[in-house]
Amino acid sequence: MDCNCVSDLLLPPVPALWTPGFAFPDWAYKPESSPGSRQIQLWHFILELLQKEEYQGVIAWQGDYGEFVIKDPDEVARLWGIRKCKPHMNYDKLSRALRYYYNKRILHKTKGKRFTYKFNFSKVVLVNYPILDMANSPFFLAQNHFNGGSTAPDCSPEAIQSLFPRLPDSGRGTSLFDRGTTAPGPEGDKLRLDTFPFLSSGAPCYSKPPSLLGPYPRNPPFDYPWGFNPYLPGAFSLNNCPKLPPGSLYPSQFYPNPLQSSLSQLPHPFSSLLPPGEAGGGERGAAGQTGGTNGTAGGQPARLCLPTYPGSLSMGRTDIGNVVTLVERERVEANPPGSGLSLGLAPVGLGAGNGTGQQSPTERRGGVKQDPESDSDLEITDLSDCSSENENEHEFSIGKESRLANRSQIVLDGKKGSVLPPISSLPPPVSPHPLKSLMPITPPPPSLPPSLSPSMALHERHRETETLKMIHS
DNA sequence: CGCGGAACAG
DNA sequence: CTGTTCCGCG
Repeated sequence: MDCNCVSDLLLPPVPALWTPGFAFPDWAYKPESSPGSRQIQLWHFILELLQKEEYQGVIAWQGDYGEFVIKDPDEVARLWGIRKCKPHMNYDKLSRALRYYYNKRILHKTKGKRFTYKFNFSKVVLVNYPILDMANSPFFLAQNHFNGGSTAPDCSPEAIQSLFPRLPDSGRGTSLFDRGTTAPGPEGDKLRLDTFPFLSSGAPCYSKPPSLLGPYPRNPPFDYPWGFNPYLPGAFSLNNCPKLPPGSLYPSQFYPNPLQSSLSQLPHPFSSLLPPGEAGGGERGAAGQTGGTNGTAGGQPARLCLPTYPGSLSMGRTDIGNVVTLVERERVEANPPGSGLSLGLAPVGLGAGNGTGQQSPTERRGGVKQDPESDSDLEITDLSDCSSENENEHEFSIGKESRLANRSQIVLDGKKGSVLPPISSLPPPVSPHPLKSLMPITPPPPSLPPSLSPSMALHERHRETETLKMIHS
């Protein structure tokens, strides 16, 4: 009462965002742990400000993907103070809180740039929207293998969907999923990342993918934001990428990817996921869009491929959505016995495990301390453990206290077993200009590679389904 | 400015 | 736990 703070509802400054309707998923606040406290966390707050154009003057995306600069520290602090009813908040304090995120690896500081921080999306796995069907996708099935062959993953579309944030622009209203109606089921609520409105960096390119919404069997109508990729704003705009295999997660031009090689070499499933052309050294580029392809050997962009998925590339940017998964556990220590999977990737960001299973990418202030900040911190996120929040929280603590990561793990609907591939680790984007990538929504290449065909077919299938439904009704 | 320890609060 | 508040250090 002393504090006039409007606790959760509208604060003048942050209008729409704070409306009741717009809520971050439960997990985003504090799952079970702190009773009653559903206070928004600082990073959410930051994300939200970032999302609102109104605040572009005080904080905005800038620089690399996921990187933002606090243009007006005092103001941001003030806003935060208001939000938290901490009238004496100031940037020094706020920044302290931000620093704690370093350990949690949610954020890191962009050295050399004042007031500039960067979300550490290394733990964020982005998947193309198509993958929504991942539940049925071979990819996931394959995943299971990795996981030890557990049962079907429950990466339900809805779960995934729920990962999406509300679209900033278009919908202006409420969150994509006002869950509540759609009861996700018992566990459905678990981890959902609904925020990450990244793209706001100027890309008003959100729109709802109309047709795609419906198709997913398990759920109600969802919206999928697209273009929303922390790492690559707009990168997903499907534009191009004729060369990408259906299902690729990342447009090659953006990711010169280190993983690439790893992927292609992956033993099972993954390798097979790569389209023949790709795996062997595809030729991408014909059109030249080389954008930044680094000449990395083999050159293949890396893309984390998902199994082919219907409609993946063929649709317009709007069709694509991305799933963001935040995984806290860096790789589960143990790779599933039979699976080579976890593995292949492992080396990529870290120093190839020295030790049994787990080394911190950051190699905590000890020996080689690699700079966490560097974009090169490609850590691989191993999603192979999609457990729900509690359950095994074996965390790997990297560091002094293992309290680092615990909750931020966001999984797709949780149940163990369900998982995304260790795809992750978003490699550093090649393009320095996120915005650039946004704008050009190049029309799809006239001729689609054969690899797309399948997806098209599937796409068609969807239509068919829809049509049938209509007819039915 | 930025960092991280420490004590403390809710 | 997630900050908040202080503080000394570089």
